[in-house]
Amino acid sequence: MQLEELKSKFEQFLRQKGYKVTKGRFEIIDKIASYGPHFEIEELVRWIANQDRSIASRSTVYRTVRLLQEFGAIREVIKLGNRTIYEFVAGKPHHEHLICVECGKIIEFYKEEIEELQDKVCEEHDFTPLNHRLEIFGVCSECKGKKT
Amino acid sequence: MQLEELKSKFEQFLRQKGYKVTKGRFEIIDKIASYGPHFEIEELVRWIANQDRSIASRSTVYRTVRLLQEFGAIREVIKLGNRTIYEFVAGKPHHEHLICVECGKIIEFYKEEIEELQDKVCEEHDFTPLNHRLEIFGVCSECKGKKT
DNA sequence: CCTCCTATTGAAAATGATATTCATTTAGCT
DNA sequence: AGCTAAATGAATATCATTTTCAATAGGAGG
Repeated sequence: MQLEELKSKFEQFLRQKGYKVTKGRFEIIDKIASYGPHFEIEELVRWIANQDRSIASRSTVYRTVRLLQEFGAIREVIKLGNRTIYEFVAGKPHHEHLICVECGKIIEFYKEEIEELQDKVCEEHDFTPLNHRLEIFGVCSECKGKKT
Repeated sequence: MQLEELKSKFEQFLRQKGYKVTKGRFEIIDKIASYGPHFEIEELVRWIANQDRSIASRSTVYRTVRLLQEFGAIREVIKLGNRTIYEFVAGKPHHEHLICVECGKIIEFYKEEIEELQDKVCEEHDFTPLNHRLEIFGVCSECKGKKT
């Protein structure tokens, strides 16, 4: 199972960094994995609390999400207003997002040519890219239908 | 002068929306225009206060920036942590941003082909794009030099 | 020019996400 | 088992942004 592999890689990461391998951290990973690909921390905290009050405090969830970002298993997808939506990457390949402003649905896509053009732009500016984010806001097919 | 034109368009906008044409709003536009293309609101508030204590309160600056966003003269460029960087668009054509993670410099670029590919992706997903944002984080040429 | 109504303003307080503090607990080494 | 540093939980702090509310000022009609 992919999740187990991720967890064992995360364990290696923790040891290598001199961090401790705690039960709580792995419980949070399980919860995130079963929650779904996209989440907000506050939402996640509430969801975890509803399911099992003994898992982790709000602070620990925040701290663990930061740790998982450092590890690379979680990425920030969008910031809208004061909301931050994260995604559980878990080795998923790089991709960009279409975001429906009506229903909030997030559609993932990947376009090799866009990536190449970005590299070209960076070269032209003698800029060394580390990471990037392309977000397209609009209306998804379902919501278009609804708007009679 | 372009700025005067913008202000007169903004005045039209205000009247059309039934908003009031106040001195404060135009003073804020002047300040933003002379501040530079990219700014954070808190930074701007401090800067305005330093220059002329009588211009506008923090609340009014926030409110006016929102109004100018609605009008289209200001756009949100990036959200990093809890910071939001805006840009004074003022009729400037659409473009994307390279952001240096070392010095914070923002470089603007435009690549027609990337825009076209985005439209293509949207079509493929039957998604109607409203707006988009491409941010590339990395190290600019100057900062690369410094890192001996 | 005056009056009235409503939008705007300023200051302070509220909000909401996230970070931090600090005392207590626990992982992991010896 | 015992020690030490890191992790945890709860409460508190922080910081940008929004809201509230009382005072003020546009601007339409007279």
